[in-house]
Order: sequence, then structure tokens, then C-alpha cells
Amino acid sequence: MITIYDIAKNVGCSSATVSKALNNYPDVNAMTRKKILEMAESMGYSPNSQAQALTKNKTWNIGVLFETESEIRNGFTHYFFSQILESFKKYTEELGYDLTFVSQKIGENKVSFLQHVRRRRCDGVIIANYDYNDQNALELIHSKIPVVVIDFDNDTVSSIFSENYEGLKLLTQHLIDLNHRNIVYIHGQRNYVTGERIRGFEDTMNANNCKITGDHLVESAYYNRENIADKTRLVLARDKRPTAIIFSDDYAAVLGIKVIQEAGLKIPEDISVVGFDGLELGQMITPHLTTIVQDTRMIGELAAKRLTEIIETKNRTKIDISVGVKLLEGASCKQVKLI
Amino acid sequence: MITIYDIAKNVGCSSATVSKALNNYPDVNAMTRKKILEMAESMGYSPNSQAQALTKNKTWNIGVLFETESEIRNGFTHYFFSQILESFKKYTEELGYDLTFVSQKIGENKVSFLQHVRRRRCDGVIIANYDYNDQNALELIHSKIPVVVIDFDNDTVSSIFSENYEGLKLLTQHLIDLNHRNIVYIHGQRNYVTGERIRGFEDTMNANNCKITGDHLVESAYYNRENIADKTRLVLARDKRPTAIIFSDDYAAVLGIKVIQEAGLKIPEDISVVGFDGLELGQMITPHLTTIVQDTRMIGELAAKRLTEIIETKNRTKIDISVGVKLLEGASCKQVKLI
DNA sequence: ATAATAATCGAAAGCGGTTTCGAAAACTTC
DNA sequence: GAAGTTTTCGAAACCGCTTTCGATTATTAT
Repeated sequence: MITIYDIAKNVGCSSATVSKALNNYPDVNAMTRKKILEMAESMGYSPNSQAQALTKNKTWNIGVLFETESEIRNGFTHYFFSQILESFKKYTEELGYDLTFVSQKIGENKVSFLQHVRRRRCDGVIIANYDYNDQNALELIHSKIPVVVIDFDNDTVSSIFSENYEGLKLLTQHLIDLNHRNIVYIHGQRNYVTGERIRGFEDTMNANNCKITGDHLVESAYYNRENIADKTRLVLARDKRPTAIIFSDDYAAVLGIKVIQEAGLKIPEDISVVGFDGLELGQMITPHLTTIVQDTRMIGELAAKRLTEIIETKNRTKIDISVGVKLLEGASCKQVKLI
Repeated sequence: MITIYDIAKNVGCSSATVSKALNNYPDVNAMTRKKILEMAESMGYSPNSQAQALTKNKTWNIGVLFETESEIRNGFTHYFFSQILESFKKYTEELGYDLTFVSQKIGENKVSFLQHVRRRRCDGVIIANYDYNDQNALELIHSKIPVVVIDFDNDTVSSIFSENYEGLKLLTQHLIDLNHRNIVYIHGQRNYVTGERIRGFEDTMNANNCKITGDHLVESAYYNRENIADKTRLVLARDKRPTAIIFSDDYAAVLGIKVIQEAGLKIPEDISVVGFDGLELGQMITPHLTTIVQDTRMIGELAAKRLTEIIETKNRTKIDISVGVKLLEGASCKQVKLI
């Protein structure tokens, strides 16, 4: 590999001058600069980012903690979060940062995420789609390193949220406007995000004088096929079968639709269904799914903005940012007659 | 950050000895080593990988060229290739490599992929799901850097393929065994992979004495919703409507199923449908899709093995590896009566 | 012409490690 | 106890780049 010393030798100047010419320092003669740049070009010079990082104490590298494989979090969360990551990547790349997955291995040894990030001297870390209760992730969150998380309530680092409360409000109101009263929300495991959504559901039901009993809330497990199918069947088997079901997300909704259809019921004639997320998946089935679209592009962009801001200002102050959602009307809901 | 000099000072030895102790050199006394390791631990030492890379001339970093967003290649290719990437990542991480996305930006300037990779001094590069005709990608392929590609026929770098020929043979034979004779293959744009599949289709048809006319092959565009839907409708409108359709992939098949159902036809009663890939997507709809499962785990693992082998041996010899496929029987095909 | 100022350059130290090689100390061997 | 071995250690060079600061030269003002 060509170094600045090679260039210096060929041009007949010092390495310091080469470095300056390459970095647009003012104290280098226009003619000299020209010769250096041309020489660098013709020799195929490529700066060594490791050496630069060493002197500048900045790697232009952002660590990505992004669980892509596990029993629970399968391809479709992956698909959802990868959209966020994609947008995040686009924005950070624009600024010159590279994205590196942070693993738990370095060579032979298992190391913690924090160790990994420190070793690589990442300028910052983005955490998405990860099990936030993992001790390893928490250690990172509580470190001094710039971190931004997606969809995780905590009191140390900045995070980006979709308007979950608002999302469920929109969905619930939509169903109520179609005269549904017996609405069941098959939600995911309770956590902050789920809690917000449930609150949105309950508030909207109450605001419309729809009494909520324990029957209206059914807990299932996110992205657990068996579990979602079972819960759906239980709900369908009830004496007073609901006229509408809100699923925890699009994945569950699509699965639910399959279960409902297999039970011989028609959507939306017999029962209305809505999801949450706005995956393309929901638009590839019949009927098109009515759902809440999360603005993944915006989430990724804001996460990128916030993280790079923290990196540049070294100010880790916790700031929570929420991103608006919107209702996407498919064909999976139908108005019912008022009784 | 703590350096080996800090440790040396506290222990009362030289930095050289610290480095040796940390790297298991034989020429350091057991007692000294113990003191050094303990001191490193208690001071929270974390080696600077940039400095190490500088001396060792090895970054333990693999560049990933993986187009995740474009008009044509949307989320579902992403979903498919991300499984490969996932498996690739798992394996390379095991060996101690980190994965970094290679972008086309470094700071202010747009740089080529090759420049980016050289700058970061990546040990090697994996290319997947990328437009292989992109000048930028080709430049990388023709460089001296260790590269492995997925699903791209070329004569310079090692690549990993699924058994595309075999896949279409299996699908076609399956349909023929169900007495289908009028089978249409709605394939993607012609390229090496598509060519192999078409060959598999044709050979199997011929081997079973099914005459192939131009009507049996319809070209569509991969992952182009409009186009796939249009082509499907054209095929359905034919006088002699086929009894079975082979779609280019699961995405197209799922979309096709929707179009077919919207046309008032039943699957598999009126028409049999098969896909290619083995996405979960195909198992989330009614009826379950019959398809070819590509072994993404194996593809990723073999890509990782081959790439790290090249990195370690510095022998870039082109080796093509193919990975077996298998038929997954869903409920989207039905036997027809022989005429 | 002289003093003051501006433009241009390079020596050298530093970033945080690795590795060679010779020296010193500790053991063996006979 | 002398000679030969083995252990253990550190000085120093090196990896490729940045940046300070003083020196030199060119330019301008007086």
C-alpha cells in the first residue's frame, strides 16, 4: 500500500506537507498542492483509516446492536427493524460514518458488547430490535459511550419511539366509527411500548362509552406463531364473538387472518381485523390489511441525527423523540349495523 | 483510555512486556504475567484495535456489499438475503471478524466501493443482493481484495450458488407428477441464475415429453409488483389457461395468488401455483405455498468459510460452490385428471 | 534599502500497539 | 567453579498519519 511517505519521496517534499495538502491545510503552496494531489492520484494512494483514527481519536464507526436471529424475534421483526436500520444507515453514511455490527466475539474470546465497542473505539452505538433486558445491552446503555435506542423506555439514553398511544387510538376510533363495540385487542407481552398501546386502546374505548372488561384484552407473545394462533382461536370460540380484533402487529394480524379464514369466517364480512406496523406483508394478502403505519424512515433518520449529535457535542443528555403514525385503510374492516 | 504504557508504569515493567503478557508470548515470567493481567483487568484496559491493525496489518473486518434499498430490490429480497447475511455473520463472528457495511461515502466525498474498502483496509468483502453489473461492484470484483459473491456468475471470484437447475427440475417434476401438462413458468429477467432455472424447467418438460412452446415461458421483472400482476393476468386470460404456474419466486407467487383469487379462481382447485425461495411469507397465507427452499444458512456459512479461507491463505482461486435445495410441499398444488 | 509581515515548509513528537534482538540474570552441566 | 543454556526482560524501530512550532523564504510597507 502507498503511504504519504511514498508520495513525499516522489514529489520531493516532506510527509507533513503531503498530509497538509491532502487535508486542505492553508499553509501549502498551490503548486505544491497540485503536484501532491496528482501524485497521490496516479499512485493510487488510499489513506489508512486506522492510522487516521489513531491520531484523530475518532473512528467514524458506529456500532450496531441489532439482534437478527432468535427464537422469538424472527424475520419479520427483522424486516421491520431493518427498514429503520436502512434509513439510519443512509443518514449516517451521508455524514461519513460506517456501520459495524457489534458481536460478542473477538477472536477466541467472548467479550461483552461494551468491550467490543470500546475495543473498536466506535464513536457511538445504535441499539434496535434487541432484548433490552439483556445484561449485556444494559451495560452498554449505562456506559459513557454515545448510545441511542429505538423503542426502549429507560432513564439514561435518548430514544426514539413511534406514537404508540396515538396509533392505538386511531385504530380503536376507526373501528368504533364503523360501529364496532365488541373489540378485542390481542396485544403482545407487557412492556413500555405495549403499555402505551393498551392505554391508547382503553382511553379511546372509554371516551366512546364502550365498557372494557377483562375480555377485551388478551395477551399473546410477539411473533410467536403458535401462541397467536391459539389465542385467536380462543377468542373466536367465545359466546359473544367480537366483531373486530386488533392484533399486536401485522405479522400477528396476517397469521390471525389465516386462522380466522380456516375457521370458516370471512373477513371483513364476519369479523374486522387490524394490525400495527405497516409491513408490505399486509398488502400482499387478500383482503389488504388495515393497519397503523410506523414511519420507519423517520425513526431511522431521527435516531441517526440524535446519535451523531451526541457524538459531536459529547452531550449525552437524554432526549426522547416520538414519531407520528398514520392509519392505512385496507379492506379488512367493515361497518356493522348498530344494534 | 488506558494504554499498555499505563499498565507498564503501574506494574513496573516495560510496555513490551505488557504487550507480550497480553498476547501470550512465552518469554514472560508467570508471576509478571499474572500481575500484568490483573492490573489490566482492574484498570479496565481495552486494546485499541486501530493500533493493532496498524502493526499487524490485519483489521479483522469484512466489508459487506449488500444493497438493501432500491426501486427494484425491495424488502423481500432483503428478507431473503438477510438470512444469508445472518448466517454469514454468525460464522465470521465465530472466527473473530466484524462486519462493516461498505458505503459510497467517506466524509464529504463520494468514493467507490473499492476505495472505501481499501481505506478501511477490510480483510475481505462479501457481495450479496447487489446489482452485479454496477461498475462499482465490478471494480471490486476485479481488484486484488479477497471477495466472495452470492449468486453471481463471473470468472474472477469465488461464488456460492443454490442449485437453481435442480430446483426447477424438482418443481416441474412435482407438477408433472400431479398430471399437469400445461405449465407456465413466469420467470424473472434473464441472467445466469434465471437461465439455469429455465434450463431446469425445459429439460424436465422435455424429459417428460411435454412440448414447450413460447407460451410456456413468460418473462416478468423480479420484485416488480405491477409487472408480475400484469403478466399473471395475461396468462389467466389465455384461451388455454394453464393448470399450473411456476412463479419466479415466493414474492411473485404470493402476489400471483392474490391476483388469481381476485380473478375469482380458486387455488389449488382451479389452478396450481408454486414459488421459489422458501420464505416464511409463503407459509403465512392460505393456501400454504409449495416452493423450493434455498438453504440460506448453508449458503451463508459456505460463503464465510470460503472468504476466510481466501483471507488466510491469500489464495483467491475461483471456486464455485453450489448448495442443495429441497421441495417444500404446501397446499397450493392439486392433482389434475389426465385428459 | 530595511523592517515588518505573510506564505511555505519540515523536524519531531505523538497516537497505541507489536516484534526483533541483544543483554542480563538464573539455571544446568561436568 | 567455569562454561554453556535457558529465562526473562526492555530498548528501539516500526506501522501510517496528524499537528505544532520554529525556520526559512517571499512579499509588502515605509
